Amino acid sequence: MNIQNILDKEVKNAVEETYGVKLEKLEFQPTRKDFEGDITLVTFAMLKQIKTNPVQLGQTIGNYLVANVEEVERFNVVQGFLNIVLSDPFYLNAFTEISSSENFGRVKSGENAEAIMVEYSSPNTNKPLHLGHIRNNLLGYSVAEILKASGKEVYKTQIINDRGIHICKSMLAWERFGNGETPESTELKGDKLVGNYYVKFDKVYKEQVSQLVDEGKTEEEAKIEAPIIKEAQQMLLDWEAGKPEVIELWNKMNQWVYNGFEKTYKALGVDFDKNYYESDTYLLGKDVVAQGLENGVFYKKEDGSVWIDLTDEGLDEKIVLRSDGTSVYITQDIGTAIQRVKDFDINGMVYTVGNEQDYHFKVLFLILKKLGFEWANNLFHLSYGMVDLPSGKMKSREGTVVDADELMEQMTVTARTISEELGKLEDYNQEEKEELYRIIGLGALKYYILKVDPKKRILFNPEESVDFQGNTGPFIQYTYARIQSIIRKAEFELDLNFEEIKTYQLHEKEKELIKQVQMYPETIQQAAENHSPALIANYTYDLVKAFNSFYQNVTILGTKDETEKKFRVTLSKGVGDIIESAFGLLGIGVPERM
RNA sequence: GGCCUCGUAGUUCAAUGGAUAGAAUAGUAGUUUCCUAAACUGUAGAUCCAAGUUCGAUUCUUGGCGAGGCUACCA
Repeated sequence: MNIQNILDKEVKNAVEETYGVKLEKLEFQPTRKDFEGDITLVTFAMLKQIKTNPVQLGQTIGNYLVANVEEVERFNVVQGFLNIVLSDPFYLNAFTEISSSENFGRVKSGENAEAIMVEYSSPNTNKPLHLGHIRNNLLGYSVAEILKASGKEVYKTQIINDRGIHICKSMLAWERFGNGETPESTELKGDKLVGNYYVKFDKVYKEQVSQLVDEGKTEEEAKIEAPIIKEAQQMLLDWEAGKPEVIELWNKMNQWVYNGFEKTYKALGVDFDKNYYESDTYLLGKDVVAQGLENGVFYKKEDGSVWIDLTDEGLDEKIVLRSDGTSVYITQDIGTAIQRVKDFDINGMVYTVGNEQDYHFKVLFLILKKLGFEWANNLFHLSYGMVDLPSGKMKSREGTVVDADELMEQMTVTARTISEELGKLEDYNQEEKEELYRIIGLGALKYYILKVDPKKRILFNPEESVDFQGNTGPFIQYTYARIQSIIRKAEFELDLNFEEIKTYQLHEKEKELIKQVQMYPETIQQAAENHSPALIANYTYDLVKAFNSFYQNVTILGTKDETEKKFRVTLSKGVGDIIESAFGLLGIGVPERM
């Protein structure tokens, strides 16, 4: 039973004994820094049921707690706030338990744990990954890890958009202008090579359009009549018909792209339990629509197209099958969702997709509910804001995208520059140094992106790049490295037990630290509920701030008192462990030195 | 037009109905005979506007203003 539960119970007892009133729910919060106290009871809300003034009420409850709860040392009342001071032994005991527990804060998924699938990344195979994908990947990966840590069973997946007109454009341009180039012959990553031909297609297409306009066509006519677009459309038809040469080319170029993606994913540190391919799933969902048509969930229009009417829910009518009987985007999403539940026996899904598709997912979830799937109530669209540049939106055709690989490389270079200036690692060999620069550079980038609430759009300025000082990844990594340095120097067993420290007098900074440490488990649960890595990032920052203040104000290894030394080193280690664990949830590594 | 997000220090982010709105950065003033100064300690600076609900509103409601997105038989 934790302290808040004890207080909750005792406050209710106090009120019932004194005023004869039964309270339902109490509101506790951490005491603000400017007041003395550890935990605060907000008493305003009780005044509706109890006829007295807030100060009187606070005094009464406070006195009762001091008399009846061992852990409560003293209290003070400010307006409607009862600030409760907890005793040192309470904190010492709590910390002893924490320091001896394995994987503190994380909950193991039990047998009846909820199983969730998290979808993220989901790229097109006609161009390389960019900054927008980085946000998507980091969010998806981190939310998956957080859900795991909160006690759920989690599967990570992506759906690869490997078919469609966009792929044909790259294929056609390569066939036409490629001269047999390959990733090997050009020493380009496969996704970059294919992306180049996508750009090439667009260039030629634009030339053809403007030529047709010169010849007197309207812009719209020209866009439809340009020979190269017609060829691309023909290629798509050939692909759907299974024409061998087209399929072969498609396989070859997609494989190039996958090899390229794999490198990017590896560098970024994300992974997947299973990949779904649109070429396998794009026909799924039609049977479901047929069934739904019988059940009256959908209806057919005169031209044969199938629709669902969502106007009662405040949405529009939405098409689910074309008049020629082929599926649309949402049809395959319906099918894929059902397929996944079959494949993995999951009871929920998280879709990491940009907020431009808010409407799509609203509709998708509603349709699945109407079709009567129980798990449809447990679907979540992890919707995030776009990453914009100072010049506006990133556009691959205009060459304003920030390439994922290049960005990661840049971050590593910046980390190297800073590290070399500081010159603390002369005894590291080249390989160790490079590994460290990568950890720091990526740490800066990942933290920069994840600390922001997913819903908000991010303005990314490549000129100013990402900070390495202040509220940043490297700041937290640096603190971790400091702690490791202390532990290396301590050279004794950190097997703390309560008996040897129970009369220890806590320094104010130590108490602050323990309070912060105690909040970790709850932070994980909150982050999981809200699907928000930002909560983990901000928590970690607060923890680290508290540690640095402690570190600067209190001597750890320099103290003569052995108990004191042991306690402080153990406390430092506890903080270090949480940093490592929390950063693990964000997909960020921590260095032994830096 | 309709619908959905978002408007907080110069800038980048916090605060999910609670106390005097927190940080970082940029500015400014300091701290290395001492455990890693990528740190620490001061200082100055902000809730888009207007009504409403509430003991209490950055947070909830309504109406403006501003930014972005969606509104395809594309995905």
